[in-house]
Amino acid sequence: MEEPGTKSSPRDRIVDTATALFRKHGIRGIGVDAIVEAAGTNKMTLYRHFGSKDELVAECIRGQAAHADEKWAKLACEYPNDPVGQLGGWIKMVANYICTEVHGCDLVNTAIELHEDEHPARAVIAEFKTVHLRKLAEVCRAAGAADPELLANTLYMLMEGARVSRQINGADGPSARFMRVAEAAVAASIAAGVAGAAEVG
Amino acid sequence: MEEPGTKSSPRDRIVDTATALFRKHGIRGIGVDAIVEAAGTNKMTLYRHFGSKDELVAECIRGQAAHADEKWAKLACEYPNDPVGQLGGWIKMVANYICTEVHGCDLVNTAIELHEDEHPARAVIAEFKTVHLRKLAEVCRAAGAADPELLANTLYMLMEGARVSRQINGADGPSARFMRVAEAAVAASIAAGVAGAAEVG
DNA sequence: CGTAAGTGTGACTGACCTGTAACTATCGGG
DNA sequence: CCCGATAGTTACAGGTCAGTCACACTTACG
Repeated sequence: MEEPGTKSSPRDRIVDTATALFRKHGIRGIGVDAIVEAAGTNKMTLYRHFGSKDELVAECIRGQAAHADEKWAKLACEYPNDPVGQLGGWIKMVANYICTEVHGCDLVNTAIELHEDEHPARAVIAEFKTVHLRKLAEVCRAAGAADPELLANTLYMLMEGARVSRQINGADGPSARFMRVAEAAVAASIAAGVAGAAEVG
Repeated sequence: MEEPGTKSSPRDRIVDTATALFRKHGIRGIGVDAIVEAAGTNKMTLYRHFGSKDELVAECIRGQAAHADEKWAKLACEYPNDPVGQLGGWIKMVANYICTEVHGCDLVNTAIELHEDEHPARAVIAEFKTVHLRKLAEVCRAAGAADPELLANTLYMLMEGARVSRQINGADGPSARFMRVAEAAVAASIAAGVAGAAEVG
């Protein structure tokens, strides 16, 4: 409807600004007044586009999830028909997140901060994380892991643990070993899978 | 100064009540008015004992950390001179936490919710988690792990990841496999340690 | 009895919060 | 040139927040 690049719409500015401010101060740590002021707009525009602050939060989360989906799709393109390479790429991507996004996963942080069960953002978060885990398991299966679901669960726990630990124990904490541990888990599972297949075959 | 059991002091009631309410609603989700009302006391008593809400938060965290230290000490008593047994006990303890404390680790949740770097609770949390990790590494070393620090970091990431995942992916998510994965990691590391020692010896 | 420490009470401040209302300004398409 | 949609302005409602104050009460101890 509008050329992007010339001048972003108030709606987009609100979402982008809110995402950044929520990340920095937490959901409850920033008010809508501060958001609209930083976005260079006003409160009425915010409430016309999003019915409530909670809906704005959900929209921000949706944007983050979409961005993560893109990253995942790019990974599949980079390693076509190479699930083992995809697993390695995923590990590298997560390791990169740990180094650059020091504050952890926004979806996890939001889920932990929001204690209301009926919050619209919760469903978005749960859906995304479930799909992420399923995709990971599929890649593990394609890579020939002995127990693909077990490997996916292991990698998932390591990822979440590393990103949480990065915030508390710092860069030199356990998260520094994430890549090494994850790669070892993948190698062991694939080796066992090959051995198992050989036994059968 | 006062017999415990007859009637708890207002101070203790405030800490216990605040801990429970913070857990249920989050730090920013509950006000001091609600805390003192639930504790059967008043705001002035709270502010006479703790200079601010932030200090009360830090005191609650200190209490939780002390409780966790007790659990750890009990573990050492249950498996005297048996570091391998202690590792198994630790895994079982964490697995039990995952099942019973569905909302995750209060220290982690608080650290994620509090975005102010200078918050008095942050130092308490970082200190406790660092000590926990060091203790874990010492037990791994005593148990004869090939790379004790690596094993400790692995177990730590699995623990944090499992407890976070429990909140988002539910009981049937990756956290259901925590015990199995953790025990396998311990077994593999100890086996490699024994093999390495045999090579040397 | 006297005193002192700890505790309870309710009113209060000033700031901040989400959300609404009424009105005005801009701008593109018919 | 007007219409309708989008956006901006100002003001405010109705709450909640942390934190303070003066004052009264209970309890224990000498």
